[in-house]
Amino acid sequence: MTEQAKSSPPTQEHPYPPPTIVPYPHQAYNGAFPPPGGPGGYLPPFFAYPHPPEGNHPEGAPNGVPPGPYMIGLPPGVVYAYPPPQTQAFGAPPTSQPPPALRPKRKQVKMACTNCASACKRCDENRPCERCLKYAIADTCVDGQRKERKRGIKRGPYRRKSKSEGEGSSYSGAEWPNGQPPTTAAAPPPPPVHAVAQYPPEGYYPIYYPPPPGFMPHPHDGQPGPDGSPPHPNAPMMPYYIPAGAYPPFPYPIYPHAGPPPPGAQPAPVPQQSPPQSTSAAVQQPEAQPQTINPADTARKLDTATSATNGAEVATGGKKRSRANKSGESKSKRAKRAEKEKEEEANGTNGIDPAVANGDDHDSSA
DNA sequence: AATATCGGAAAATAAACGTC
DNA sequence: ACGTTTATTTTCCGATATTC
Repeated sequence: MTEQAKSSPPTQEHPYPPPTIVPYPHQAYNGAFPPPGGPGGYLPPFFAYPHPPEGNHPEGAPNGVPPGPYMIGLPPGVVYAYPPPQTQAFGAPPTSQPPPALRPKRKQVKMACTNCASACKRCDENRPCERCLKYAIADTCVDGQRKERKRGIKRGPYRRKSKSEGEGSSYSGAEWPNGQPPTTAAAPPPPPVHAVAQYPPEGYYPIYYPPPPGFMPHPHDGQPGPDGSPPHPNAPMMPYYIPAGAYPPFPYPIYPHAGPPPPGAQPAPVPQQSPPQSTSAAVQQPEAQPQTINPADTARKLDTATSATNGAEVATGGKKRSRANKSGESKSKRAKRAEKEKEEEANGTNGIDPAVANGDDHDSSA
């Protein structure tokens, strides 16, 4: 199966196939933007939410009526809408399709050599590692040093997992601020985001509008529309495309004057001074980097080849990278700085209390 | 087209916590 | 003491920018 993954096209691949796009069967919706409700009319909130009111039954509505779909608005460059995860979509009837086979866990070496680490590339246990050998930088292939873990950090009481609690349903502490579960003890797991896989044309972002009041049920519910139109079990929500840049950083709600859905749209120009998404080149001014010649740089030449042979077992679907925040301190800079700090610390020259220093190395690009 | 860069998810690690 | 939970740290995939 890994084989399969390997043989499939590496780039632009999405773990989920795009759905058939079908417009609302009921109400002759012509794709106009904004949607029914008009300017100043219906402006939905711009976040994921359950379909009210009957949709609040993660386990499915008691009377057998399937709950409504989840919808999610996609902030530019942040999220893709995915079809429901393998188990089942929030109250949806069990699918006949077998769940996608589990991916093999990515295996990592315990310690990457400094060259690989700085290049963010796969390393191996040997020293010199394969990559360094390949790039003829074996002499600099040494283990890095693992940072000592912070101590003395208090934590809240732990949440024991009950046996019945499946893996999927366990929250990670990261999802709970302060490690506290949301309110009730029997708090339900977060509802799966049941959105539609959608591939926006380059430069556009899909926004999914929930149906305006009186526009229910959603075709996704598999029920006839209010006008008697046939149910459409697979109909996705209607996406609206917002040109990149027609968009302030990330306000709510979305702006009604954003462009119409572009038939075969062209990449949108990104005007505007929106700081977060600025294109790198401008931001990335060299700013007199110490021009040290890093052996790892030499090594990078073959990286693509390397990753082609090595990687591929994990397809983290749909990851989009924006170079936007390169403006701040980049990862490599951070790494360099950290290294320098370490050095200084070793020399006792840094004068910064490590306890303080680590307090927020949280990059924050400042 | 080839190569370089690096964001960010996944994995690994280890400290804090809980139980016996 | 030992097992579990979870925060922190590291690895490295793969998307995107840059260079040739």
